[in-house]
Amino acid sequence: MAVTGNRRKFKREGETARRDALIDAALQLMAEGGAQAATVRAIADRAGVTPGLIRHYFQSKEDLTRAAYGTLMDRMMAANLLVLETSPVDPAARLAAFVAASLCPPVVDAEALGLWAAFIHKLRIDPQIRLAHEAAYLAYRDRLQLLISALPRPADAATLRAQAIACNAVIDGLWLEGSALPEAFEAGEVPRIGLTSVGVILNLDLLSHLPEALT
Amino acid sequence: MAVTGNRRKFKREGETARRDALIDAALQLMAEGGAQAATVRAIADRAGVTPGLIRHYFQSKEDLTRAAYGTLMDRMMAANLLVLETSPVDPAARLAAFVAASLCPPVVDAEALGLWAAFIHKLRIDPQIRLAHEAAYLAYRDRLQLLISALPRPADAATLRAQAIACNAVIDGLWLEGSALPEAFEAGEVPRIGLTSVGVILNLDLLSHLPEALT
DNA sequence: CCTGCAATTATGCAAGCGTATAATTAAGTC
DNA sequence: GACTTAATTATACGCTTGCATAATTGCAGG
Repeated sequence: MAVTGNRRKFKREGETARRDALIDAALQLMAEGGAQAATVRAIADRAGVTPGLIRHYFQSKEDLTRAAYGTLMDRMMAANLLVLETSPVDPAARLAAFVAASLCPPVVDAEALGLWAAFIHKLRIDPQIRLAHEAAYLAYRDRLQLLISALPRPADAATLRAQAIACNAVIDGLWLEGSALPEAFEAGEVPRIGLTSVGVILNLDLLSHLPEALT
Repeated sequence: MAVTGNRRKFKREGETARRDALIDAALQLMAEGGAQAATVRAIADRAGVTPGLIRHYFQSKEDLTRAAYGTLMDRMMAANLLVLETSPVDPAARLAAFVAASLCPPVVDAEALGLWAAFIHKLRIDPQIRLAHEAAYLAYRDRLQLLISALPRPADAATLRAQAIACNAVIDGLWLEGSALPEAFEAGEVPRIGLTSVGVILNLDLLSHLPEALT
């Protein structure tokens, strides 16, 4: 009867549950304090396990980081799809809902921006992360282009592409600035300007489809 | 006659020269490998001095980081002013030159994006850095608004502000995407779409003022 | 020439990092 | 209930980090 009772009690979880918990913890920490805050010990602590377990489920910390980025992209994609599911059938209204959703919380959010920025410099270095980023970006742009092409008006492929890129840029830029400097804008100003700009680019009135939440 | 000849030779430099060299080194390293790459030892090494000297000129590493961010902002501001100095007098052409310059190298550049991203998460934490960022952002937007208001057409204050925000967003978004994924765009496509979009937002033709460098 | 001072280097330390490996223990199987 | 196996913890190692402090040395003024 050795008095080694100070050894930590634990419960066995499934592999996917533990992996998800670790990825979640890593993303939380990165969002809060940047990449440097997501240390092996901090991640394990937040996930409620001991550091060694990370190496049991991931080959290295870098491996965990990659997995976390993939999960982040998947979530953003899923959020986009969700908005479209619950949106109306009128093409212009659908587009307006999509744009507005991209320019309001929780998408526009300082933590989300911090999380995104924490991965940016890895893009140039890690090919896998770069591929994931490119795929996510193009997926978003393609979705936007699809919504645009559904509008009741003629459009050739070249201008369609250019318009999708332009609309995407406005949305990205507003997302960036709205997330980084929320107090530099009035309430509802960011989505309103976004809808107006996209509308002007597409020669179309989107403000009338503005969700009722914005005065 | 101790054989301590392996002690490093050095030259005394002025305070400003050494501070600049250290800041330069820090910015280079952050651009290349993110904030984590800019360690005290790496910075000193690149600046051609020993680590201890950093603490002689800066109270802490964080102090150096703050100074580096300030320098970065100053440089970007100076680059913007330079473009305007050598640009024509016609308001539309001036605006076009300004927009195009913001959407071509060396402004659009993966390293610049990495450097910028490295500071982003510090915005939420460090009030000084946050103030510097806000000042730089508003300075850029104000400059843009000034260029817009110089156009020969009527404009009230509210729409002027909204248009400046929108144009700024397009530029920021294109800068972001063009820097992160250069190969996702054709040659000259980013500045071309930028000029087109800003033109549409302002109801004005900017493409005709396109610098001759772009076909 | 030399003398003093500050700029610079050299050295060391405590803390935190990622990782490797061994010891434990929860939980399914017969 | 003994046995096995994989999940989990515990411990330790080597390395790097930022920082403090002491030892040097280039350089200017007498």
